[in-house]
Amino acid sequence: MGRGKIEIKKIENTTSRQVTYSKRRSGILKKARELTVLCDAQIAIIMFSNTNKHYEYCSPSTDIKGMYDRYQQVTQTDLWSTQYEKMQNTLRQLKQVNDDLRKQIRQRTGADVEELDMDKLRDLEADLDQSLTTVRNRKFSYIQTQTDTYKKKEMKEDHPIYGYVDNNPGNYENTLAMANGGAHMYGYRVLPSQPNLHNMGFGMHDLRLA
Amino acid sequence: MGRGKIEIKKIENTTSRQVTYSKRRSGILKKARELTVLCDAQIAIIMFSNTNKHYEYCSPSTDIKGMYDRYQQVTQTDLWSTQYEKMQNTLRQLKQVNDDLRKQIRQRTGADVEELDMDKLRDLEADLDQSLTTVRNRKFSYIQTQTDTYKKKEMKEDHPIYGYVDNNPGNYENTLAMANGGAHMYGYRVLPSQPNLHNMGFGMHDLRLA
DNA sequence: ATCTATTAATAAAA
DNA sequence: TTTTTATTAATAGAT
Repeated sequence: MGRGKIEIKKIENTTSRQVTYSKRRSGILKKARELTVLCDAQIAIIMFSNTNKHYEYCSPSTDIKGMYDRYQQVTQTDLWSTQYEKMQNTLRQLKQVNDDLRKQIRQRTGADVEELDMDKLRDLEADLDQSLTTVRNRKFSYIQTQTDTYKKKEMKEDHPIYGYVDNNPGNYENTLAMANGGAHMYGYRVLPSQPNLHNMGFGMHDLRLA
Repeated sequence: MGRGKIEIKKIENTTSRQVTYSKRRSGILKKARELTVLCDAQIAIIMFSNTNKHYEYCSPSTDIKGMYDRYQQVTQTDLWSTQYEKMQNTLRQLKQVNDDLRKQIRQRTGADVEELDMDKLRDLEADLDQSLTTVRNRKFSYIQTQTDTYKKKEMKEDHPIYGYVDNNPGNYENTLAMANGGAHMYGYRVLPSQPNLHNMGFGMHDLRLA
């Protein structure tokens, strides 16, 4: 709206930048005044020019501080309510994950297997079979090692791979990752040659012989 | 700028008020964004509709709180500096008044009279003459009264007209009034029949005879 | 600051 | 709320 259209980007010429600032500033303040009256609204505007001068507008019957206080108030309640919703969602998710995990455990012990269809049953069977094999192999290799010769002291400690536990109670990312993965857990295969953390769910049996 | 011109007064129809609010609100926010970019300014806007919903705009690289803090800072500085300037002006004024008064006293005692031109000297002479007359009259009437007959107790107290002193130490208005009047003090005449406060400057002599 | 050709905002209606 | 469109308002560039 002028003798020509202008791009909305910083006006490099200092003089015309200041002229434009002055014109448009009063334009905005006028619009604010009009909106205040037309729609019975309250508006506070704070402006700093790039030369650090400041201008302000505030509807009658209040002031900048009043508006800011009010803003803070509603903002805080907004923040709190979204925070609250987030917490509720997280809680709901975690409960769901928990339930899924419990059911998985029950099924691995042979309970609730009536709910599974043939594919699931087959998968479960293969899983359990594989697990059994892994355990047996471990038992066997342990016996071998023990029988071979006298052991060094350090071999009496848990093997790191089997002893690892995530002791960080605040590991939120992991928990959410589990939550997201919960529905697809049957898709995981436990590879015998790479025992991993998925085994944690099955009781942490002491694999060592007496 | 619409199908017709409108008066800037509250839109009574709720629906069209809300439509207008919505349109003009986005209009203002757009203008603010444009001004931010075009002139490298920083703008914060807080709006509350009459239905208590709030909207805000803030230039990038800051936030409402930042803008408010900055606003507070410059505002306080402004307040403080105007306050400081006011105090300095008052001080300057009071010092000037003080100097004027001291000079007046000196001149009334005959010192510094070299600085006065003929008009001033004539005025001063008339003043002093009148004062002398007043004092003599008072002395005379006092003797008369004393001689006439025995006095009542209360006649031994200072006469109110000559004894009045403004004991209000916080009388700022008066001080400033004196400041404003300082330059014109030679314009005052002390009327013999109405001795007044201007006489205060000449030493508060005890007018009573021994 | 003032003037206008031009663009932008928007009132009313849908 | 959003779109459309006739009109008014804002303003870019010049003075």
